[in-house]
Amino acid sequence: MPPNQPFASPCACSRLRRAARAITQLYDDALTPTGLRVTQLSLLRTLQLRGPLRIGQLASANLLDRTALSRNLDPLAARKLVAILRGRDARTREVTLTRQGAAALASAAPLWDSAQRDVTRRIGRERLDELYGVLREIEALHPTTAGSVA
Amino acid sequence: MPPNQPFASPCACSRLRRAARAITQLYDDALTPTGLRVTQLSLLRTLQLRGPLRIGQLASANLLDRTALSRNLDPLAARKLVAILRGRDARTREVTLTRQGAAALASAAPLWDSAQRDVTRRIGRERLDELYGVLREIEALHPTTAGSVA
DNA sequence: GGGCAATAGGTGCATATACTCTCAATTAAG
DNA sequence: CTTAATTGAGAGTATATGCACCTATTGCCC
Repeated sequence: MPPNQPFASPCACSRLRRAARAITQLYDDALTPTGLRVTQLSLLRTLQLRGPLRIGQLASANLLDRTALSRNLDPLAARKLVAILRGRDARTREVTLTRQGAAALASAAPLWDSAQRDVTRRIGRERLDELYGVLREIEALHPTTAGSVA
Repeated sequence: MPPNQPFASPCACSRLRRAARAITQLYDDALTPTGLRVTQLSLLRTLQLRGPLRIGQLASANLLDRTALSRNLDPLAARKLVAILRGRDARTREVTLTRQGAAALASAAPLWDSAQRDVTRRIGRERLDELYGVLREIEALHPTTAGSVA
């Protein structure tokens, strides 16, 4: 059976989701040896660059639902790549990158880089930059983000 | 607390996923009255345009993993918006849009259209068309698709 | 200080997504 | 025709994602 041509959906959302699925596999494949998924890598990286963050902050930094993020941390916490501690304000939890988390990041970095370079090479840096621009505008459509992203 | 600026990740994958999350909410919000999600709408639409398809065909038409698609059909089958029947080849299952499925599509159409027009207006048709072009190339990065999309 | 609104998170539930393993049916080899 | 390889799909498991609802703190106001 000849593989179906992907459906040329006119729906901006379906198109984005589809592309996201496709590229996710490329990155996840590359990251396989580390046992990290690109989603997880992204969270670790946010923590590395921004330092300890509260659940809500880490969520909003990634435009992720708070509760979704919370659960995304589970496998990372189980592997002790992050630690989740109570903040001074007892309502809050501080998420910190552990030493092991930093190590995992370090070993994943070249693999991520390889995937990223692959994509850059195949799509072209300029088109990719244009893409980022449009994606930023699309992120601004997010109900929660609507006011906070100029 | 001032909401965090979304993390300016250099990762093409994270960026795409993030934008996909954002735009999904816009569409899902619009579709709320129908009880359909944009993911589901997309599948119904594929069936409407292409007629009955086997599981694998419907999956590849949407660049979706076969088993993932299979489960995505569950809520649609439960609501009897699609019917899943054995094909002549007893290994296969044919997924068909039911009358109720077509009706659901019809009532969702104006809501989808509203969301789509909103996005088109805010992003601009040209930029959106460019976006689609890049997304097509990104889909071509998909391991499974690699060979089948020129 | 007591009461209440606002805030930070968690839980239950439902869907979305993909991998591995397994089974059944068909087809190709001989 | 029998057997082996191929193909289509389901099941188990794990992660990803978001909503509605609930709990615990904190601040604020009187």
